[in-house]
Amino acid sequence: MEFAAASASERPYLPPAVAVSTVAFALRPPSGAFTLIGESPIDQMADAPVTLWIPLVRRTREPFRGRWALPGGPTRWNETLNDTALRSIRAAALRTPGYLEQLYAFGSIERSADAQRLVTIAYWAMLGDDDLAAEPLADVRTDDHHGDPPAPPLTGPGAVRRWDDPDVAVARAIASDDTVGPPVPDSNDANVANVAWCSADRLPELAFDHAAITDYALARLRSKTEYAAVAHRFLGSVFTIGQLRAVHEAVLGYAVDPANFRRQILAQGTLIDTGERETGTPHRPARLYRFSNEAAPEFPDARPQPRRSA
Amino acid sequence: MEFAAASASERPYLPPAVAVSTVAFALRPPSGAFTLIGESPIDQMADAPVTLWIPLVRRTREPFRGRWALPGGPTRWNETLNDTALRSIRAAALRTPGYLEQLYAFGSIERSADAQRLVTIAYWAMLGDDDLAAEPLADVRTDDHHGDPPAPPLTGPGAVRRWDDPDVAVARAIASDDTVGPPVPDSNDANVANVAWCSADRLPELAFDHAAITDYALARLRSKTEYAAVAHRFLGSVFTIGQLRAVHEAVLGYAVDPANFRRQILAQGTLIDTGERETGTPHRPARLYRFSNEAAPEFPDARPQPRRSA
DNA sequence: ACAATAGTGTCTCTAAGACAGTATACT
DNA sequence: AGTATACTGTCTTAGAGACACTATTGT
Repeated sequence: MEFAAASASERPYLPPAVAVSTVAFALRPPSGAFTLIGESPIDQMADAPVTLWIPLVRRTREPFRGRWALPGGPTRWNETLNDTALRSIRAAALRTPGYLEQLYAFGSIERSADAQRLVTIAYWAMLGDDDLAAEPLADVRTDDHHGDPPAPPLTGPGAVRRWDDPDVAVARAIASDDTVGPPVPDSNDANVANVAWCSADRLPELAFDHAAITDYALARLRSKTEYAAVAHRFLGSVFTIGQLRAVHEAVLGYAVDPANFRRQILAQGTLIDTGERETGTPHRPARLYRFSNEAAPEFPDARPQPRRSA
Repeated sequence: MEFAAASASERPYLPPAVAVSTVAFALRPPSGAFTLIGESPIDQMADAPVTLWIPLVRRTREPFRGRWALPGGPTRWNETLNDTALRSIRAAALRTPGYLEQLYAFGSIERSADAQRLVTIAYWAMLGDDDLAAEPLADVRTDDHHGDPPAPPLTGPGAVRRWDDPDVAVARAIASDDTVGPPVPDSNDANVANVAWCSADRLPELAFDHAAITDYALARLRSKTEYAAVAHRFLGSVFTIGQLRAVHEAVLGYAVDPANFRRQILAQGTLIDTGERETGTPHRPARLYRFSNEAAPEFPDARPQPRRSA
């Protein structure tokens, strides 16, 4: 909007702003986080069922001011899109996700009410249990002092070098689709929490088309073909098959047979038996497994071999 | 680059330019089109095997000048991303694709050699046999005179209203990742064909990272889970099961059993028997089918019902 | 002993693939 | 008659799901 005025004749189209919106799933809100049930914010943490939670950010600027929105914001000039998504999630959740994947690029003209055109790249991410248990990133301004951050899986993520704005503090997390431009100082309600965790089933009314983005992210997460390889990222580095099954059930929304699940998950050969067992359970202790980084032996799209029975 | 100079202090990041690249698949080049085999352009049309073809555009500007590239270009201010993809394909292929789907958004910083940051949204499309047989769109400057264009399937495509530049002529088709800015007049080699159709197996060296984009598009097309529902778009409105099988074989790259293919494709219930038959074949004439727009009765991601044996 | 989950064995049914066999057009 | 493809039937096998059963912990 506030580019040095370029008349329509010499510049028939303004370049659209590029922003990122993120849907960061976790199996539970981080301890101490502000949670939101339905429309009314409640700070209850107990009896959380096994469902998916996502962090939301309250908008502090005019289009949809006060509404909840997905974390996000405009891309910086020296950031990849992945970097922007990572930074947005860190600012909102104060944690680094263990998995990040691009969803879709939304570029309809109707999305921007104003003259400023907006193209939004949506991402979805997974925050694992050990991600959530890690030290909150509060008051972090640079990336360096976080000794050995788990390398995000996609393209070069270490490129987040230096943050010039204190936008990682909770009260300043950016809601996506924020207008591009110099950051204006937030209003004086800075002590009101503007990040809340919400169950993915019972979201409040979101700003922009963020409800559609969330639905799309959920559908993608549930599309069984892919998530079997990443579901373990909701858990720590070692886990039992029962825990892994609970993840699948939470994502799918229904119960699966323990015996068949065990067979199938072991048949893909991606789990490694650590030899150790659970302790302190009120029942038979389960084996602990680790996920293998090895590529699956069978290439999924390989041509089926003729069977040529003997 | 040529924005009215904004110092880094008052504008810490320039908004990246948004462009679109398209991979438009067809089973054969349109009749009379310029074709390219390997590195050397040959105008041969005969004995084209059943493979996938895509249109390429020769770059006329400096980064990678003279190289072949995917059709595309920057988004206009009043265009959706789909519109841009559609317009780019029309300009290169002079036909309207029957299917269009977004692939991925590429936004690495390394992609732009220059100071101008570039975010590219990749699309893939399918040009059906009747699309190719339609009148070429040559010399079209507006959209109106094309009486009843087949409504593209995704979000509102009729929004392509008026084209201000004569960029739909063959010699002026825009290669993607072209620098944003006022269009400079093309050099005087305007009579050299700068659109060529190429077999997807034997592409020349492409500009930018377009080879990776093409690979990704091919992988997506082949990912069996999805393409069964759209493969028929390579054909006309009525077709035989043998033709449909040939499409599947071309996409998959290997032969499938005719008997089993017939059973499986009929079992999904999406084909409607027109009651008519092929004529003039040197063998038994096949039934003609039409594709049903109905949603498949079984929702693919539906929860498996417990079998509850009687 | 009881509760609760881990883990094994096995049956059934479906769907994919291999392939033989029949049908119907044109030359 | 010969050939080429359309179409039908049937056998085999791998995998998914249902479910009974054993194993091992804590209370």
